[in-house]
Amino acid sequence: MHQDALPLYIQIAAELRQNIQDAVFKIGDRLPTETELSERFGVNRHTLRQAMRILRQEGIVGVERGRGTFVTAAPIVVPLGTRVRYNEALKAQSLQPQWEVLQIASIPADAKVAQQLQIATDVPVVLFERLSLADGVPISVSSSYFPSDLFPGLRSHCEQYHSISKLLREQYDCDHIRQSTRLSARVARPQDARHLRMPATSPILLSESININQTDEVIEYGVTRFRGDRMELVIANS
Amino acid sequence: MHQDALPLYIQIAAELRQNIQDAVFKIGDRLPTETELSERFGVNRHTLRQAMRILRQEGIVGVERGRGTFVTAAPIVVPLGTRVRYNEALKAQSLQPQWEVLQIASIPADAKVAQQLQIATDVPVVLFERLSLADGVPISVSSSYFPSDLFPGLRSHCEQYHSISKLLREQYDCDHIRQSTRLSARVARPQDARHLRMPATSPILLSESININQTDEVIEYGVTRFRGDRMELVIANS
DNA sequence: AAGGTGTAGATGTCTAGACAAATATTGAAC
DNA sequence: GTTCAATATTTGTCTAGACATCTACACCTT
Repeated sequence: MHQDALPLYIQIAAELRQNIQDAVFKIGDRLPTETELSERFGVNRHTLRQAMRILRQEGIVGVERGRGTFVTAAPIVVPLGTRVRYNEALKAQSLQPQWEVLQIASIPADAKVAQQLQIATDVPVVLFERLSLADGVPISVSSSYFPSDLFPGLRSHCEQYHSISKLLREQYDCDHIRQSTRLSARVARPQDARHLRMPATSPILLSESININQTDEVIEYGVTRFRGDRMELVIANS
Repeated sequence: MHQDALPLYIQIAAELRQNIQDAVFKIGDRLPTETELSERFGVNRHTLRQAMRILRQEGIVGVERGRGTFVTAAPIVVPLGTRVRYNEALKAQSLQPQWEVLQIASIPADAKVAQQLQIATDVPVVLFERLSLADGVPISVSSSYFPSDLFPGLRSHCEQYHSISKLLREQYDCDHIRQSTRLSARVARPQDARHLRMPATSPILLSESININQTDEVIEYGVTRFRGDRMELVIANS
């Protein structure tokens, strides 16, 4: 047996990946159909789909039912540090930031949220969930938890603003900075995949963050799920 | 049709995920076999495997051919900032850091490496590739590029040390800090999956970093692929 | 008690078919 | 030229079988 003979589906994925890296297929190009590719490689369509599954999980291609398989675009860069400003980062890359509100609710803090916000369990917090888009393309799903007593009337304000920073500054004279960020990678949950319009098992860059105000009070605990393939988070230390 | 009826394989994955979160299965437990589970859910074994594929990509379970499917362990936390010290982070969690050298070579810098190191293309650099382990478990594959002229004899030193920081300090009187880190998520490449002993399509936390010395010279360009499911990178700003 | 071997068990790969669901295309009617 | 319906195209889901490959275990021999 050859040294480390790989399964067919992995070899096919490697060849297609190389084709894309060599610009045989360019960003936006539609790849040949599954039927065409399985004939070209002389394999069963299921084996070819197994290979394509790898490439879509790598974020190299996007697959759309009924339409085809397309080579996907470069990642969006977001600097992380003490001041994380997504809207500014997007604008810096000529992208139009938008959000769609998914949910605004007043809920009692569960143990995890309470711990992160340094409040007692069951104290009311405002949960603000939203889908963030860049030029109409979904890039993240965020859940932010704010202590209700620090921000009276926050729920109604959330619907009128499109920037957390601006809202807090204008309505509560509150500036905030990032105290900490925890990052890991996961496979997307089904509901996130739906919101982010990505395959059910794509990689998610999971960020848990703590923001504090000028007097070092924890004012926001945030959980953001980025399309792991479309985003690049940068930590520039100075 | 029911609102958002999900495919069977996604429903099954959700149920198993919930079982694990509810500690029906605990870390280290072996799950029932594929055959048992497919019978329990009344589906084809391939459909069940599709569900299991999701869970393994989420890092919730690890699958081992011939042995079974096991519930996996908690992530390893590594702080990012100006001083990234993996060995210290592992020791802080009572884990024994080790590495296995994969490759040490003197190579001409390609365009990307040259750009990152701020040297001319084709200038010789030392490439040092290694697999990092914690208590014998692989956690990352790293490629570090060092300008050869700054570190004469680096290749032979690499084989004698098990800490980059210690090597640079003791052999070259060089202290270094992290200038920047870029993070994104990918699906593992086949060779990384092999080294990291993880499934071929697991999520990788990809880190590209620049380290500088006391006089702000770029001394290392590093590309590290972490097991995205086993790691949690934390940015604590101060 | 230790080592070797064969078998059983468990996952992995590949093939194949059928049908569903989403989108694209085409042609007819206005 | 536009609209709409029908059809074709393309990917998604589920089923099914066969065989490969790896590990665990039981049993036999020394």
